[in-house]
Amino acid sequence: MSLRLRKNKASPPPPACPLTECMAILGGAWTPNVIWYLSEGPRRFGELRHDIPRISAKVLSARLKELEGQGVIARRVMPTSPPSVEYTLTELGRELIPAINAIVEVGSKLKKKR
Amino acid sequence: MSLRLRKNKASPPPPACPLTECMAILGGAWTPNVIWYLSEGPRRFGELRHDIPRISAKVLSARLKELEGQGVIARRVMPTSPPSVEYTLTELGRELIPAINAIVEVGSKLKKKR
DNA sequence: TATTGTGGTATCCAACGGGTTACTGGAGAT
DNA sequence: ATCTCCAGTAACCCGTTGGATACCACAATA
Repeated sequence: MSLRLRKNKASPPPPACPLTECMAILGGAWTPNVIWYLSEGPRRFGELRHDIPRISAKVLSARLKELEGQGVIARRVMPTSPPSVEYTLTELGRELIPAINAIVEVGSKLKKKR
Repeated sequence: MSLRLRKNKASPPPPACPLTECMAILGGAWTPNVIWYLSEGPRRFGELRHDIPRISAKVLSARLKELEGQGVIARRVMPTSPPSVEYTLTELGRELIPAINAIVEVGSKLKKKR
């Protein structure tokens, strides 16, 4: 009697995973937080810094540029003095919200059971 | 006329963000991929390596240990020779699937529009 | 006149994380 | 007798990332 395992031809790998693409967007540090805080409306650079106290200006700046480049957020300079800059989720960016919410929901569940 | 911007007391920051907790689970490299491939049924170490060709044994091993520690997956050694190990999503882990799916869906949308 | 607030940039640095390679042990297959 | 397969582990290397700090111009305010 062979104890060796079947070569498992019956379970082919699932279809290729599109997750890598998406995680390239959400992967950077603080990225989900930024999107989360923008999900309730436009927000300025300084406000975001205040929302996410432990983020550094450098990283926030980097994240915002990346997200802008990906079309997820829009940057608008206001003609004030000193100039202030407002960031908004684009329509594209707003499509991320359900995903973020799903993550949040699971997160709280996991937290409860721990 | 003051050009200075209001101190924006009208827009308090949104409630604290639970995302950090969740991203601690999904954050590691390849983690979403592992969960994704386990979402269709139990899978062995070598099969996962094959599913995710560019993952190294070291990282796969690390991810599986972490996820097991978080109660997201279960590890079962089969009494075969050579011994084979089967990984399964726990009930808790299965709760992650909607979130993963949401991410995948958004990912393909973003991909299309690029 | 000095200070504050704004939205950043430049520079340096330490740490973490992932990649690579080599290795294991024991039973089956050849 | 030797080779293969499985599921890892150990040791080392290296690049990226993020953190900390300092700094900028400019207008308004005190």
